[in-house]
Amino acid sequence: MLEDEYQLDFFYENGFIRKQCSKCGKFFWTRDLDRNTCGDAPCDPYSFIGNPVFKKKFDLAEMREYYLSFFEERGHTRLERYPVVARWRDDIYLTIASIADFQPFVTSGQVRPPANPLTISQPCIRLSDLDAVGRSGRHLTTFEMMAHHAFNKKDEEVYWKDHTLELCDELFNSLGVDPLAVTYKEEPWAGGGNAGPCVEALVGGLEVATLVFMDLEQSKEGNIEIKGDKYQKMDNYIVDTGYGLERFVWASQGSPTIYDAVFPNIVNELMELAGLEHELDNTEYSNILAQNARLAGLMDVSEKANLFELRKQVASSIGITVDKLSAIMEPVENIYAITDHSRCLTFMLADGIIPSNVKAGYLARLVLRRTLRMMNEMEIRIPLSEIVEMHINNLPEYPEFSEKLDVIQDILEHEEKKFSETLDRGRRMIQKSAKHYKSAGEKIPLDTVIEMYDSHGIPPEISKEVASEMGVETELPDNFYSLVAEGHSKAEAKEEKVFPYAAKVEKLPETKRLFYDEPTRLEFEAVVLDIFDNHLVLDSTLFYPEGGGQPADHGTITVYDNVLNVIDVQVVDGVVVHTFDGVVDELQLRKGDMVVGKVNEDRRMAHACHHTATHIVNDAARKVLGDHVWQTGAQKTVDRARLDISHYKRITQDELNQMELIANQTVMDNQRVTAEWMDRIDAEKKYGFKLYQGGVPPGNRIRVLKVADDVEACGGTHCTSTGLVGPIKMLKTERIQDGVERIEYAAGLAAVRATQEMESYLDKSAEALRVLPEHLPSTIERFFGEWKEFKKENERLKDELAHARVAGMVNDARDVEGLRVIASLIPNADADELVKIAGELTQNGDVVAILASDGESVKIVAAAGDDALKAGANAGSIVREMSKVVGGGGGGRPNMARGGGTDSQKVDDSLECGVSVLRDQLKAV
RNA sequence: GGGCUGGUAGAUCAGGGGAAGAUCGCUACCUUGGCAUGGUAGAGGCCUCGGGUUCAAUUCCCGAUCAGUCCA
Repeated sequence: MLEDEYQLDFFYENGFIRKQCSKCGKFFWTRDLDRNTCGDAPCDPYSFIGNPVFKKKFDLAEMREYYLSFFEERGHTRLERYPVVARWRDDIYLTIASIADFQPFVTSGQVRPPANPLTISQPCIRLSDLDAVGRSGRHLTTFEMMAHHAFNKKDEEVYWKDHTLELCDELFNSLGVDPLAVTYKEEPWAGGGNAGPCVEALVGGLEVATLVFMDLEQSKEGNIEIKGDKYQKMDNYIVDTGYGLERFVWASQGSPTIYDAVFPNIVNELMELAGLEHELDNTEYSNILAQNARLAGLMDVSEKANLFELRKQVASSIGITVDKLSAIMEPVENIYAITDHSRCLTFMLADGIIPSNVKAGYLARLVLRRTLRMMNEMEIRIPLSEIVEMHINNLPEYPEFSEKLDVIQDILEHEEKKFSETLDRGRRMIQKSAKHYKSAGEKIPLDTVIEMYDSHGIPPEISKEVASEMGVETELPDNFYSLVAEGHSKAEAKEEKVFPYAAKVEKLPETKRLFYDEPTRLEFEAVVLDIFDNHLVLDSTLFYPEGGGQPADHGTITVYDNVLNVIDVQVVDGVVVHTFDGVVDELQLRKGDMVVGKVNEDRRMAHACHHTATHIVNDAARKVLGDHVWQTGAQKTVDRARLDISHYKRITQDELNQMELIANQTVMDNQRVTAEWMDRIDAEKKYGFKLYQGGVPPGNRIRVLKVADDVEACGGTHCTSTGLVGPIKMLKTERIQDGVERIEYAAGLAAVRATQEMESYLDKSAEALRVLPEHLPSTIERFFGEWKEFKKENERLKDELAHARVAGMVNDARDVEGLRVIASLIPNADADELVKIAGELTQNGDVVAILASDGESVKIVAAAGDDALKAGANAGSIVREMSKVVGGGGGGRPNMARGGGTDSQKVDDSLECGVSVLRDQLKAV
């Protein structure tokens, strides 16, 4: 980045000089002529601990309010915070910075900003430094990024670098910061496809603000290179600042850690619950924490080796042993982390994240389970929801939290139960495996521990703990988690479908879409703009291209007397491309031809019904299940539709019935369905992000569709009133992921057909049982009970029969080498009967039973009594040889074997073969 | 979106191509004045469902479904 970027009038006019840091070599601006270091860690250690840098102490609410009104007074519009789930983005799950609120459409210039300039305090969640939270004294998973933003255009500048620096400096002055203690470090910034010069504001060794001047965008043709990527100047350029609310509060208080500044009451309460003393008045104790935070500020403590290094340094600087220090620090660090994590969960759950095994929900579960583990370790035996409730009470600035308390409690309770079940299950598995390795005198191998974690969610520490309780060691290297990752096969790069005519389409104008203005018209005339193979582009069309979970329209396009079938319609960069079922030659269709298009009415109507029904069902789901319900996907076809929603439990049949009633009530209310093109920002203000249930459409203006109480941004075709949807029939629910339920239903004629189909199942079943459909449940129950009884009865009878037969058969035995051998055909017996008979026969130790039965296939059973076994008889090989004779196979144990074949003509041969095999066996001994 | 694991008695789980098992719980009886306990006997299984391979599938293969779990 060019040095010129930082040569600001502001610096020169306010007595700053540019210096190069003697430690890191970076350039910075300061008023202090004697300063040689940049002011950032690790070049400068924290100097504010025990020595606050502001003239007054602030808590979170006070600081936030001070900041926002400061900028409000200086011409900025105050904005309400955005959710911590970035629902308006499809590239990130969580809001990670204030500027994320305005990406991608405002920053790209496509959409005008909600206010300009503006100020906001945006709660953000970053889980990248999870391991450092609690240990470093400064890391948080959740923080508020206070910011002022100005969106400039080439000919329309609000303000740029000088004024930004001026505002920042003025803010510090108003807070009573010593002007000599402030440094502004030059630090080029890049991220998320944008880049620009940036200035970090440092006070007392702490980075409290980052002032980014975003004026570059990534581009292959760019002439500026940063970190290996090429960038070029943008027409619009943005002031993107970030002031860490929590860091301001910390700096104002000078407490040993950020946690003691931000939520001291909750830290104290948890300390008490864990039976710990947390006396920050005690100089020795608070010194340890302060020293730890100071030194931790200089390194990355998420790695185990670094943490150990930190412990060593802190211990030696204070003069105690590492062990003693660890014994003091570890519990405190856990309490800090629990406090932080539970605040993170408060934001996540209140903003509607449902814990799950995928996506943002997985992140919530990750944090949740970490917290539960640490609570368990600290023996804090209260429900997690109570800690979350403390946060909610502690954050009255967020009244929306207490409204959600009930649902949050329910979710947490549910999750806690699940986790403890997982752990119980895991303990049993490890105990079993430990037993196995104990008897073998081995350690539990790494593979097993990895599988425990990867497939069963058992943290390696717990595996180790449980195993050691049983006196078995565990193989557990430090790089455990990277070994887990290694085991995962490399993700195969999915091939993106590239539209082969993209280059040609690019040159064509956007197609006029007539179906929005005239939703009921199905015939139109249009002019051919281009044709490639079997694809056609017109100047305007009534054909709906696939999108928003609604499949493409089908139909015909007629030119002169030629009728062409449209089998697919897609939109590529605003250009609608119609696809025919075959290649079209020039004789049939040429550029400039006038054509008549006709949309298949049945298909379109079925789609429209299902699309409108989807909005109705979504609304019904929210009414029945709660406000946490969000659409996560939807798909419509001609005969049914499905809607995926976030919900933390399975939907019960009862709930589904209620939803069905509400949905049909909405239909019968027969309200008009309205669509209105609105300014994006106005729509967001009016309806909130609930608009984006079905995804985020691009552009400055969005189509806001109202179906009864449901309002969404939607580009699909719909019925003009809810009554036209017709009946809505719920078909089934499915849990496609943890925390995501899929509801399937049919609407209109499809619903009638689906109902008829269901009825036909009932009718056929009832007919088969010769009862009325309403008697089916009781009849089936009776039948099933009887069937079980008959089965048992049958079993008993076979036993008896076998017993009865045996008496006679023993008398018929022939003598083979001194053993009694019974070789006989028992007609119509199944394999089980033969086994029972053979079993009975061989109660006599000197008996060998060789039995066969014929039927559709030949069954063979041989068994040998104890004495016969000793004499060398082997039923297994007898059956094997016999089975070959009848064209099959068989086997078993020496005392009992079974087999069979297909050739029933040779049953007698087979029996003879069995006897002779036995004879050979006995002779061989 | 990708990967892994599992579904067997009321519960927890073994087993594994050739006669469905253990432990706890349940019922009855014995021991006791009664209970805990200890005996003895017994009930309780579409081995998740649908296909396929096989003489034979609870077991192997494919699919569905339910559940658990890791990662992006």
